[in-house]
Amino acid sequence: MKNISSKTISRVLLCVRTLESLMREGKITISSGGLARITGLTDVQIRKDISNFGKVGIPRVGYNIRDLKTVLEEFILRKNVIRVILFGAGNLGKAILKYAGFGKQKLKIVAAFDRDKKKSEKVINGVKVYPFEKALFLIKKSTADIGVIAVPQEASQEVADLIVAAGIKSIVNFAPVSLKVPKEVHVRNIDLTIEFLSAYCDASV
Amino acid sequence: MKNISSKTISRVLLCVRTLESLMREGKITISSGGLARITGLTDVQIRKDISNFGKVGIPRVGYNIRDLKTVLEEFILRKNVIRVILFGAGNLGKAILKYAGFGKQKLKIVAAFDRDKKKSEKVINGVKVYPFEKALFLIKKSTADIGVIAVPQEASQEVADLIVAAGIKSIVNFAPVSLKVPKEVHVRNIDLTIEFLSAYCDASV
DNA sequence: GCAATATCGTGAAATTTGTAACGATTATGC
DNA sequence: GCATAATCGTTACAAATTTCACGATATTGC
Repeated sequence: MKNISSKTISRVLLCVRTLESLMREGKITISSGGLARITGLTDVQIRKDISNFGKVGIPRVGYNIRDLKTVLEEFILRKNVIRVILFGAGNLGKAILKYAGFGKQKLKIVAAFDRDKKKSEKVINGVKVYPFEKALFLIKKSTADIGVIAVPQEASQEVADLIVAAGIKSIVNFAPVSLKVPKEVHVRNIDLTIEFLSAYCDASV
Repeated sequence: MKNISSKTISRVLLCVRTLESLMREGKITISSGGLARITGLTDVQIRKDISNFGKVGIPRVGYNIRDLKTVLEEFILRKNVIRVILFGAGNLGKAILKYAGFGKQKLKIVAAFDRDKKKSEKVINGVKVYPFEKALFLIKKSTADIGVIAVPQEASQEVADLIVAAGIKSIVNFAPVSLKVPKEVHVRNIDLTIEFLSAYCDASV
């Protein structure tokens, strides 16, 4: 199989989300142009992205929504369930725990950790929050796919080291810090300040 | 001035964040290579990004941290304070309101709105939460730069319409929905599900 | 003061990403 | 059944982005 670029992956995931929504509306088929209008992508881009995964479309008709969703998900997400470990049960951590999309879908938060004893030992939205000290032991057993860092920045590198030590290869980092990790570990940074400022700058160009 | 690309803007903002951190450490100068090692970017990329804004560096020395930060901020963020309006004071909204980076820095949340009467009329982290009905009136007066959507997806389009009606040109949208807005309005989408899945997919390629 | 060296700034080459054009294919209407 | 129209998949092209290579310049050590 070809190398799928990170940009293609984001676009395809956006299409999958849109396909799910169309299914809920009871639609059966959709054209690349229709998907383009909803998502804001272009029709050519959508067809090209999809062509990475085979020939699923029917000329003059478009794509069968259910089939397309299946094909895209099978190629991109090779697991049925992606297991997430969360560090930090403060405001952001809670927001992630309660986020509507999770649970129902592909992502499953298998455990959360917090240094604050008052926050740990609770259960939030069906997920148990453990004290920080138990983290390494528990996550080694749990074989998680993604580690999420939602702790204050002072603690972020320490948590990253712990995630790396547990053998997890994928990190989502909300702390405004450039983490040091081995190069085989992939970090996706979401710094809200940068996101907000980017949004403002992009608009004013 | 040249057109600064969205990618350049993100990288420059990352550099600004790093420069602030270096200033706190008491450092005076930094080379492009040094910044590269911290941020994960390449040295050439950093020099090229900076070259958009003039010649600030000193050969054999590097950049004066304070000067570089000033230059980058002046060119990218032309306002001293960027005013943010927040919709939704649920978990995510609260996380944004209490996020450490805000307030101290360039971003100022000037008002928040929530449909739930129990949440509105409170003050969170110095920001008053108003009932939803007052939104259009208040935000037209307030001349905000960015509108943030942190409401459930059912309400997201309605909120987007309201932000557009208030004349705000820049939206950050956390709802997993493709918003319909006029083309002069810029939307930055942060769908946590897509971000998490992307992180997983990127790592497994 | 001069050679050696680190670092910047930048034009050119290489790579990646996106766009346009168009033949191939399938449903529709007559 | 055949012309028409809509849509896919793909190849060739264009634009954007990144990387490379190297001249210019400032500091350091002798």
